[in-house]
Amino acid sequence: MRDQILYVEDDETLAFLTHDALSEEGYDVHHYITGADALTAFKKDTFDLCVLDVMLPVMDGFALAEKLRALNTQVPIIFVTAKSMKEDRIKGLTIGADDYITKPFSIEELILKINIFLKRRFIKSDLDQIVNIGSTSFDFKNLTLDYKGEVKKLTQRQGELMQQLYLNMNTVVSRKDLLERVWGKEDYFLGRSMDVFISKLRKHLSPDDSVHIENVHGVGFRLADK
Amino acid sequence: MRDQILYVEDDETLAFLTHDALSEEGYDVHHYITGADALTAFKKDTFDLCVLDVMLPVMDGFALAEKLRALNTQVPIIFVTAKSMKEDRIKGLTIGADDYITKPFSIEELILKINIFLKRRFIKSDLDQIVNIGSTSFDFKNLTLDYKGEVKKLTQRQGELMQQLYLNMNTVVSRKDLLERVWGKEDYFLGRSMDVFISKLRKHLSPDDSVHIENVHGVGFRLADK
DNA sequence: TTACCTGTTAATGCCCTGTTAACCAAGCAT
DNA sequence: ATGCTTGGTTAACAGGGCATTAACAGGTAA
Repeated sequence: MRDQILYVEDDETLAFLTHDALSEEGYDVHHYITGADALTAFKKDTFDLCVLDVMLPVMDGFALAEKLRALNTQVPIIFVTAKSMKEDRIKGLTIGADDYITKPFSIEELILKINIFLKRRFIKSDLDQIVNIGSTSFDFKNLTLDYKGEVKKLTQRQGELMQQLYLNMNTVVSRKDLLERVWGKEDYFLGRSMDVFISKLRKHLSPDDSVHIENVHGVGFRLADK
Repeated sequence: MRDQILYVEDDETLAFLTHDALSEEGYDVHHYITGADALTAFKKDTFDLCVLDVMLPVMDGFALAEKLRALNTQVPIIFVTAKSMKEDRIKGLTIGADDYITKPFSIEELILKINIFLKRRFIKSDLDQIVNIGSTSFDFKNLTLDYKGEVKKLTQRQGELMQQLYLNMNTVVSRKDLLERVWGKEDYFLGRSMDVFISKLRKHLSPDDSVHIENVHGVGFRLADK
């Protein structure tokens, strides 16, 4: 399986050259002109690394990166920027980007940077991601919920569903979005299946009355704390 | 234990400022003026990350990095360079440096870069040591397990698998990762083979009920103690 | 009321896992 | 060579976990 790279660049000439060179190098490059298109693709598929131009019309690279980070805190992001002012660089890094490269850049250099991150990718899996939901802590990597020392094990699916709800804490997520993100597609039976999972998660969370999963009739669910 | 940073810089004013800021940030900074001194220190102690100025008298940063890499292939190296020519940057990266920062840089930016690498580092220090897993001690140089004086000999593969589990103590490691790290590749039969090895390790660990290997269905295994 | 939508429990069956044992290849001694 | 030992792989089977599906009860909005 070749590494999947999300590449966002509005300069078509540059994009063509880069796309070509990276494909040559053995990557599957998915190029998008706008941040919106890239975001849609990112929600649908999974990528190993993102290369984002900062100067984009409508949604710039920074704004896009923030949205990508909200969906996935792990994927490495490399910014391409024409500006060399340090403010920009710092802004990029604090959002959670992992590196940047300034235009004009050599393809060779970009490839080196990409390789660095893909090579170290496995290391990242060591970061245990533990977050708080109400008074319960949720360890996504280990698939556990811990409420006052009482640890419950989640299954893979339960964990994924929980993560999607967590990523949209206190906001409604539509059934459609949940199904697409967790199951990859949508149909009647999967919808019923999801209801079963929601039921199981509620049961797991029930000891902690500072958090609950609400239903919004005809729309979807919301994980809410107080 | 604070992170140990090897910092090589011949400009004493800059070095003072940087040293100060990094100490403030919570790192133990070991500053050396020359590459030779730094190399001597590197051979003696262990560091979590290196920050090397490229322009040094006698042995420059690149030459130093090559020597450091020869001693340790893991430690992240960040170059500080006044040159902005791409040749330099590329040269640094190919030697095995992980990033670079160009002078003049903001301390803030350097700290961000350092944090990125330290956060994702793989703690594989003390590889030739005896470690404790529950009440059992595991010597992964001699491939032995010792529970209350009762010594068991492990085979090479058993030892490697155990080591991978140990390095991820109390966290789930996916079947895929285990296979790639221990067997180098992944297929159905190797997967079954691994199950056989897990079974053997469990048997070896069975006298010690303070430690056990858990399965996480459809995901992988976790070596857990209590 | 009617027509959905949701919550929950229980049954089904697939596929993942645990374990034992047979198999095979390599090294070594006889 | 022959047989023995050691250690990894493959086969086979038993058991269990878990997603799905079904079924039904209850809820919600026209």
